[in-house]
Amino acid sequence: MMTNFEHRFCEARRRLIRARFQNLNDRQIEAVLATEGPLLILAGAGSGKTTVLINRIANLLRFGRASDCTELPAGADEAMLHLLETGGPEAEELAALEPVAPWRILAITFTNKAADELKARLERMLGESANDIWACTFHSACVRILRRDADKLGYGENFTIYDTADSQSLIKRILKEQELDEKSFPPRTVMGEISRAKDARMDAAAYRQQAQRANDFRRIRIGRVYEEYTRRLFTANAMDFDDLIANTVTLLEKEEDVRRYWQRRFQYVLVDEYQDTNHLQYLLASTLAGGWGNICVVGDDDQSIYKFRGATIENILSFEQQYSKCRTIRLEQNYRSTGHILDAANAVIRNNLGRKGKELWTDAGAGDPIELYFADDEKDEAQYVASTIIASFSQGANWQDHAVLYRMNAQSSQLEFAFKRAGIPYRVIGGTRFFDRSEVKDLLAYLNVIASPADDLRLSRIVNSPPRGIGERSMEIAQDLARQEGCSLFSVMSRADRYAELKRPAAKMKLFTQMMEELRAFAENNSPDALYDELLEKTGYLRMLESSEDDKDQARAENVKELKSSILSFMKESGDSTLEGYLANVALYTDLDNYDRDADSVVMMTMHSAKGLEFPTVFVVGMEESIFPGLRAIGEPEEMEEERRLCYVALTRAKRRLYLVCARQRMLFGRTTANRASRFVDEIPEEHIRKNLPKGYAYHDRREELGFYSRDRRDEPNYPYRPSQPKPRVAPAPRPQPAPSAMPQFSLGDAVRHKAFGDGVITKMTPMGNDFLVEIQFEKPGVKKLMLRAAAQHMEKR
DNA sequence: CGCACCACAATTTTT
DNA sequence: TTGTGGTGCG
Repeated sequence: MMTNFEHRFCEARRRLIRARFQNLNDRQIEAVLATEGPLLILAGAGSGKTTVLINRIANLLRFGRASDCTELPAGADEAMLHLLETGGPEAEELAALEPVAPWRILAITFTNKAADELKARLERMLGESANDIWACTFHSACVRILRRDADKLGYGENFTIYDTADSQSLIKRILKEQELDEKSFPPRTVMGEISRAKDARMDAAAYRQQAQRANDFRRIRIGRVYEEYTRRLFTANAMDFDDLIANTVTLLEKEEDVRRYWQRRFQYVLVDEYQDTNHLQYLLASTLAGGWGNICVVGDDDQSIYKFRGATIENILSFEQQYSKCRTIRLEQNYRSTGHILDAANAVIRNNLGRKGKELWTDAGAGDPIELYFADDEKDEAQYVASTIIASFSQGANWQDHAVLYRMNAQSSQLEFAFKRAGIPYRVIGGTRFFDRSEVKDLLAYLNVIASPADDLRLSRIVNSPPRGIGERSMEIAQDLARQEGCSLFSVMSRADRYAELKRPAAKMKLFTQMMEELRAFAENNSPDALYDELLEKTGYLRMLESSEDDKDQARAENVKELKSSILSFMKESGDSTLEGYLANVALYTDLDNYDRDADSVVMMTMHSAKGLEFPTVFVVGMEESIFPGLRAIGEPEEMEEERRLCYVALTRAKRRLYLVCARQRMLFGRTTANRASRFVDEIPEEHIRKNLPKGYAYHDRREELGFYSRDRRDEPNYPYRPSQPKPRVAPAPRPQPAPSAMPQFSLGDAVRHKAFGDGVITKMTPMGNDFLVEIQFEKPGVKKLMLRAAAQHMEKR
């Protein structure tokens, strides 16, 4: 039982601490002050969650656990209480209860960018001491942990990290060796399967056993690939991205003293974007927090858009069950967008079933309604976006206030043309990334092999680029020999003349290994940037590109030079001038980290990449069925929910103006298709939308006449997609009316009998000129595409 | 072994 | 439309 004195003391202390966070709202303060035990913060888009994280850390560093416990400091007396209550300058000292050392805090994010931003904001708020806080990504935290103790798992100290492309080429090679067809075993799928197995803590042997028990032919094959993959990685002293986390978890499980060490160290663990974690990451976070039990996760189930890469929304949905004493705080006040935008986003996401439930609100006023534009095609769409941006710019906005979001990278090209024509400065984020370009990968592979010659995979990548006359066949033989002897490919090649099988390529191989040895020796005494110059010189790589006629090769040469500045800037920023240091860093680095918001240009990116960002004006283009939501999601309720969350993310990026654009027909992958407007547009109540029509475009006549809407299948009894509120706000979409007078009476879904093809059903109607392209699913010959006007002559309704 | 040409397919992405 | 991978020829 608390004494009166204790009670007053705690109250005064809490009041004082609260006052330090005046600029936050009540919910946010609550989250900042709740330092002890498990805490789930459900932070809606734009609700200031990073601010909460920063302030929470500030609270810990300043006041320790004082705001969330009833312990009194030693020697607490009336005099102290008086000081606290009057709030003198010493009061702050008295309010603190064992301030937390910065290095006892672990804040985990997903991207380097988020981690850097966190670090920067912490430093701004807390000064120098912020540098000792572990604010890093899951992967970099694991690397730091593994660098100390990876030897306990049998890895060498300087293990290398394979990125996705490395893993993929290894998988491909193994598939080929095991004579598995890439058509029936697509590398991506196999990788995904292996990744999921790792996520489920299943090693290759366990996976294969399970497959064998189930007598699953396919999984047995994949299990064999998994086994070989694991073996190869291990002998190359390499880990892939999943291994970084899986091995850390294994290390913590197996080695009690290692676990104790880290558990004791990390008094407070915070995880950002918790909705994007997978099972492994959950295990890691909960293990690390297992000592003190102070785990705080922040996330938004409505913004979970990475299921396809293994994130389980379950983690956030079941956090409260995992931690029974958990407290949950919802942050629903939005500081980013105006009312119409938020209401639209709320209305869309309400149609999802699997969610915790949250409604964003703002006191910023309704703002402008959302603009909806129906474009003729993707050119018109791009033109509309460009001219709207020009108009906005001429009214004083900056280019960088505008972002264009799309579902697929392939959608950016028309926009780029339009922007170039209009003279709008722009940047495209994403697409093929710098570090994924083949020339960059080649040179990094050289550096990796110099650092660790046992890296067979990267060795075979570079052995013949530039061409050295060492072909695939020779490398296969060498690889076999290496496997027989249990040594590295490099060592076989360096002794090639001793093998009868390698007689022909032996000289070339030796020449190559000698060159690599020389580079290795050079690396001993020189910095990475000097080594890089030497590398370009000795291999002739740059010369090969520069002497090429092809423009693309010239661009590649630029990238090769660009890589050097990456090396230099790493050395400058980290103060580390070892090759190993650079390689470890670069493996976990992407260009997104380069995105600087200061450059004044319009930004284009996918909706996925936009997560976490905000812009005064946002355009979401391609709002059409089978583009967004994508074709693959239609008819798949779970996928559809993910698409809807993506839509929610896209809409909530906008601060003041939001434009949705759909095109009546569009060319994609060299094919023209017409799709009805996205269902997500329908899900936005009409009062939030202003419709914009192209010149001379009679909205309701032509939209129906052209079959812009197909039948709304949501009313069908067996349709899997069920909105939680059955309320199509837009009038139920009409069936396409067989247009002008002469057009025969057929519409979508009709059962027909064709003289030549027999019975069928019309599955798609695409307006084309004053005719329709129809797709008919026939019973016998399958799907046929016909022009309706002509086909109608031979066809009748059944 | 290296290069040129043709067929084919094609979300989303971080580490 | 673009990029990639396989095949065939010199």
